[in-house]
Amino acid sequence: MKKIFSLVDCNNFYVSCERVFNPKLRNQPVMVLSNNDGCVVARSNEVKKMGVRMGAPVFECRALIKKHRVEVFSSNYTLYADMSERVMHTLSRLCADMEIYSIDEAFLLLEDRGRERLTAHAQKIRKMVYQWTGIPVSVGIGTTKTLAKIANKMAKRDPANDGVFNLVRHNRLDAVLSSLEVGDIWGIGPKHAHFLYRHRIRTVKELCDLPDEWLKKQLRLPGLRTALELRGVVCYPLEKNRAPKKNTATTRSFGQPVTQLRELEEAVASFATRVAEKIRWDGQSAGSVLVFLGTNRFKKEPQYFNSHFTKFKTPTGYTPDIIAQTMTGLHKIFRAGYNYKKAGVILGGLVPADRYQKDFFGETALVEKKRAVMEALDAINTRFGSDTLQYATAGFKKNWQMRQARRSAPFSTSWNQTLKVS
DNA sequence: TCTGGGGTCCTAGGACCC
DNA sequence: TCTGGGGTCCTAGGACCC
Repeated sequence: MKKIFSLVDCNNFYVSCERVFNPKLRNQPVMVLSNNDGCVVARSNEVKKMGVRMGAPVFECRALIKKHRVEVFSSNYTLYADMSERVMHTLSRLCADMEIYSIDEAFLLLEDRGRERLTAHAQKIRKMVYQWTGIPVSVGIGTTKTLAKIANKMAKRDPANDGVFNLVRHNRLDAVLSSLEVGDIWGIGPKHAHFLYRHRIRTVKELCDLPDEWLKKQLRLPGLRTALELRGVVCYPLEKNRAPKKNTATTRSFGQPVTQLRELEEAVASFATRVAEKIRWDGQSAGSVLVFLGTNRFKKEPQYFNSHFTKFKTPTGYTPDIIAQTMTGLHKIFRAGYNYKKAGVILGGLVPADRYQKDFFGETALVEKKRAVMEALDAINTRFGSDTLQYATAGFKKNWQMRQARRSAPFSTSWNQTLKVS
């Protein structure tokens, strides 16, 4: 039996998460901000209607926020990750062939039992997810991932669609593709959209009908694949088991500009600590580390950006080793006299922690010892809260820390903050 | 005053080798 | 005047995604 792609996408995900635990927010305009309370990263439908762009800087929307009494939240990733897990778990119960695509999206492979039954099945999925998690989702159905993505957009576009849109054997597929602009679909970003407009190619239908050679030459392989998928040729199969990550990063903008090396050391050491925790959590060790810093590119002041890359002799997940390398790198790239706004640590060359190459000098015993130390550290920080034990380099004052003025409580993940019902 | 963070893939070009 | 050719590996940069 033919397999059909569906894309389940949570509606305004971060906003919906906030609403689950604060029902007063329903039907109210709500927005969620990026780290550092800098940009708008999630908007309720009410806020979208006001014309607030995704990624808009908050200071540009101050007037609108005040005028419409928009409820504004700092992002609460612990909450969103937990809610995501619940949604994904629900979906996994409803369909075995599933690919978690992002924090708020999953592709499901459905059996083609006819157009009507597919639509009905999607409605069932939608209702179940809402019932079990409180998160509203939309479902798009198509013969490829790209078409399922488009269908999902259509599902959200018109409330009359009731959250589901099915492009399989749709009798006006061409009309749908003609109604969408090239820049609106998966795989065509701003650069390619602009290029296509310059060549008088405006709609998705026009893109779909371009010759393969032209597509390959102008938009390279990814562009050609997008067009093929629009014609129903599967180029992106379902990937049930996602490949392990190749890089993991912890990077931040600072709440206020940082000028002192000492403060940068603290910040970067704490990023290194965090990113090391992440890879250990994923069961990986790092082969290399990159540390970078930079000034505020929006300001008219002296600009500086630099990075430093080093390889480890043996892949490691040992925090002190990782901190030591980032400190060495930081000292090499630091220049006095700049207002630093951003820094980060990126671990690369990730390999499974249990399968590293033994080197010639019999360091295996040492590697094992380091691993045991990290296990104990992680256990304590998991049990008693992160940073119960932390490295002194990471500092305790943290003037550089990001702003998060409007963060909601971690309702679902912390017992002492669980919502009280009386 | 105030502008996020974390990823992937593809390609061109250089280094190096035979 | 003529000044190989092809393979592999690595990296940087650009494009895309949420």
